[in-house]
Amino acid sequence: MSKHQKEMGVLKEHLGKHQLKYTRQRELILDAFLKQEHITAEEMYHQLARKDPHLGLATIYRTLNLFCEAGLAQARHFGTQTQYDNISHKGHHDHLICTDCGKIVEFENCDIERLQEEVATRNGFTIKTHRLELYGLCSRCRH
Amino acid sequence: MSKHQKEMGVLKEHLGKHQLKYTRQRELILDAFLKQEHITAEEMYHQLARKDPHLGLATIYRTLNLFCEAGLAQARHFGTQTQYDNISHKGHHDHLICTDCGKIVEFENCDIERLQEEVATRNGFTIKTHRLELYGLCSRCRH
DNA sequence: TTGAAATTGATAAACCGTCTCAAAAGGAAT
DNA sequence: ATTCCTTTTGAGACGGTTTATCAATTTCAA
Ligand SMILES: [Mn+2]
Ligand SMILES: [Mn+2]
Ligand SMILES: [Zn+2]
Ligand SMILES: [Zn+2]
Repeated sequence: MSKHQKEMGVLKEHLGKHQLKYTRQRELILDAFLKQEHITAEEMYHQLARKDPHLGLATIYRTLNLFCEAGLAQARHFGTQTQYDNISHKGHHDHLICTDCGKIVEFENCDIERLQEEVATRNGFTIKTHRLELYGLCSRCRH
Repeated sequence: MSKHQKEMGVLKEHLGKHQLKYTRQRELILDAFLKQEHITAEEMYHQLARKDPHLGLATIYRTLNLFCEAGLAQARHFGTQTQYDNISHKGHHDHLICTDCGKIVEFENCDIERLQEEVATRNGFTIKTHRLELYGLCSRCRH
């Protein structure tokens, strides 16, 4: 029995609903993905090269995008490459990013979210999504 | 006497400090840039093609990046292309973006900024910059 | 006016992610 | 287990955006 029973269930349900198939590659990528908070396709490509040297980069991109559609992942554009954020066991959140060491801290702040809604309403907008990223130095890198 | 006396002064001061030269192209691009709130390099390339058909796209990218260094512009990554934001006559601000028609509304909210600082402090971070973008539908597009 | 240094324009290259397509694999029905 | 249709895969081509290269041109201080 796998460690990631619940998430595998979510994926299989999505696959079933869309006439998609459960493959060895998808299982492999899901396992690797659920071990991280954020990961890029390239990072995963290198990690998995040990387990399966023939796994293609395109397959990793395709599969991570599939996870986004299944609600397990969310694509974030922090730096130059897309980070796939493991949201399987957590709700909406935003990020603090250290520009020196790359450390990423997740946070949630209801007050900020509420004020965002106020701003939107005042301007006649209905918010669908948002991105809030705070860039700076973490405590280690400040010294 | 040009319409953009102040901004031209800012640019010339930056050029002076860095042993850079004041060229016809830089003047042309500055004038076009200051007429917009946000513009992409490609858009400016097409606009200026009338005034100077030989102006190269690389020069536009180089010059807009120069404006960023001089503090006149700020690069923003809303969609697929980089938007250069004219910040010469305004301070920091964030954006509401309509995902349907592309309309962009600028806003400032001190309360949000203060809460961001609180979040950062609580996590040991010192913020240098941030990005806050609210995506949704404007009043026209909601109907 | 001269000449060293910066700039320009054309285009190649880098970068990241998606598309293409023939071969392989999944899986439902038999 | 076999069949057979559909989906998936891997390799590499491709596309859009931005930067790098480099010879020719321009700037500007002496
Ligand atoms: Mn996250
Ligand atoms: Mn703006
Ligand atoms: Zn750090
Ligand atoms: Zn709109």
